[in-house]
Amino acid sequence: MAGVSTGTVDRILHNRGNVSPSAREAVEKVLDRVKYRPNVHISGMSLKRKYRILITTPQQSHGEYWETIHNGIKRALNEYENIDVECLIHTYNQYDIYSCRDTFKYILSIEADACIIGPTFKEETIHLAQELDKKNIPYIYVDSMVEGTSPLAFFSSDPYICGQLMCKLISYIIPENSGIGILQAVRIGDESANNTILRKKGFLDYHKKEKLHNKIYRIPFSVMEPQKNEQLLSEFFNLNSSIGGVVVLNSRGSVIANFLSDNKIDNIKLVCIDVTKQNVEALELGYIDFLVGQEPEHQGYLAMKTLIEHLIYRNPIKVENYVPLDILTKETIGYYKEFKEVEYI
Amino acid sequence: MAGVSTGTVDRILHNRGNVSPSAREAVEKVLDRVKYRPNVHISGMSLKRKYRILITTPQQSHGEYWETIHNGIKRALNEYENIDVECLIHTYNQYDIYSCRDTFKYILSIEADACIIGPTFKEETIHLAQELDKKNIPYIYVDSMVEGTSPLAFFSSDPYICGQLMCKLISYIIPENSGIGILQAVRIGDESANNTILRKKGFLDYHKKEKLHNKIYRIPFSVMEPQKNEQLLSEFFNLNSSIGGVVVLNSRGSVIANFLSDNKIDNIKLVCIDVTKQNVEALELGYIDFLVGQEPEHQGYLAMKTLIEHLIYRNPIKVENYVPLDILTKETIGYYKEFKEVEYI
DNA sequence: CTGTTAGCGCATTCAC
DNA sequence: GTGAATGCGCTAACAG
Repeated sequence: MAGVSTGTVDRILHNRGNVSPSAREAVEKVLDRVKYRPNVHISGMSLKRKYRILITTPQQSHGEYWETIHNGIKRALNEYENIDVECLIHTYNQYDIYSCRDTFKYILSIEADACIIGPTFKEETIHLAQELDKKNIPYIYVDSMVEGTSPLAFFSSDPYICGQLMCKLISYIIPENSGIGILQAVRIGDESANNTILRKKGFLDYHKKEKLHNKIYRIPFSVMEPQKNEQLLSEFFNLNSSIGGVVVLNSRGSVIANFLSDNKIDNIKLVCIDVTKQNVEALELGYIDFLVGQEPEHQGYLAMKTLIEHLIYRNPIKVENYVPLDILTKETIGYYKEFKEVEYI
Repeated sequence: MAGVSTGTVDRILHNRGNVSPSAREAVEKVLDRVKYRPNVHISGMSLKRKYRILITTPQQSHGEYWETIHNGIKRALNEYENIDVECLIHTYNQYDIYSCRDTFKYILSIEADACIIGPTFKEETIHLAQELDKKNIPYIYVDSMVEGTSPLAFFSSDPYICGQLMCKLISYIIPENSGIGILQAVRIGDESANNTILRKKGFLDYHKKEKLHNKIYRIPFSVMEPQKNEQLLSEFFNLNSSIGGVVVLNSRGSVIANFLSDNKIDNIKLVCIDVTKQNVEALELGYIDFLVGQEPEHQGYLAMKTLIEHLIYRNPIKVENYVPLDILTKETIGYYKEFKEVEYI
């Protein structure tokens, strides 16, 4: 249409240079006249280039948060089956800072076109990011943003709003004057779990802004020594009988749910986060009243999809990407689950 | 790999016959050994066949429910840009049964490969379905199922569960002994609005099952003569001062929200359905407390996607497809909206 | 700086 | 019944 050959058009489309201004102009005019949009799938078919993408996140265990993120990544890979991308997955133990350091060190020894990071330990992640910057390897975060680094993009829900929401939900369902217990386990030697901190801030700010009367109690809890929790929780609930509801700011809500059910406590409402297998069970059985979801599948899917399209077409990327927060109840969880399973396989 | 030519393989893949049993066997063996999966996009590229799909729904107005369904349909079409499908869209006035009859009659005069139906009037839809059956044109419903017909599939949320959910939500946020107003406008001469009826049933069943104490009032409302509503609502709320919350079972929740705000009534909670532009505004301003969403975009997308894949590969379809019910609040609606817009364009 | 050509996975056409 | 040839939109390698 512009009177030039396919080769020239291709050079223009991919900014490969060696094109005369006149040819370029003619082609570009036609291009936007016909609103040309390249077809990723067919383009991928004839693409010789291979991409190598590093993925590093906490270890995935069955039915848990990180597994779901990886499922989303796989779905995107599946959708772009024509593009030749090699994925190197290296996970670390999110409760062991040494494991994280080792994994990140190894990551840095590999040549790659891009990296998807699921952050946990803040300092380690910043260091990883800086080294990747030096090597000119772009990176994308899933689950949370790490301040002080410059990712291509991040995909997460908004933890501050999440905290506000959880406060709103618990305050809706408990008596006006009862106390609220909040559980926010922090890892040892872990400056991060940043999301949890921001959720707590959102929670407290909402509580203040709305002038709620509920007294707030911090629930003692140990991630490192789970066998102590039964004891800790018993003491806590015995001591504070005015507690009407509990908000769990990390994904371990089912631990509290199980404690309540084991001890036949049924006058305490529960608002939790993350659609893990165990939380879903507790929700279905009525021990959890509201479960907030962060769409981890979607996060993983979008991260990989965005990355692939960026690598191929170098199109600009929006840096901040907040996925919606889902509010789930006993009634709606069934369709939510079924749906994700059907669609995402 | 099976020692035959591409032509033969193609005949086997598409069941075109003219294949010797020996060749078929050899090929099929290889096929499942390598787990062969056809690539829809590339297949579409070389496909000469054109598909014609009829779409008939209530008229779409800006920011409303049906527009969103159509957006989802467009997104699927967009994703399958390689497949040559011609869409004929014929909408009808959902408040005018004659308009519906005319449109359906016209639909039946067209030859097509399939039809997507957004039902409103029950008898008319049943008649349409029967005629399509005679012509061997498969059809899919979006928004709701029409009993007594045999669609290829339907995509909707579960209206009964939706009603239960709305009852749960309103009862959470109002005082235990206050009354609940429910609004369920029924069209004149309209046996359907089936979803609304089922929602009401869900609502009442939940109310009974949970032994809730709130007295239930039916709010008078007219779809046909909206100018009367101001008056009707005034009388209603003056007469029934114990009302603590209102549930709107159709998408017109913003009408009540506007009434409450205009009349400076701020002690009545509101639970509504459908993420329309006006409902979103009312939610953001705090007049609506919970908004339930039916993922209409997703319904439309899945309907078209499923249909395309079925037409091309004749793969079996699941008939019942319930999309999740979304619970939205002032806090979460922002990301929900933004997200849908970003992703679906 | 430019045009030609082969080939990606697939469906179709036609001659054997 | 079968295989060879052509073309879909696109990229890459190469010859000018």
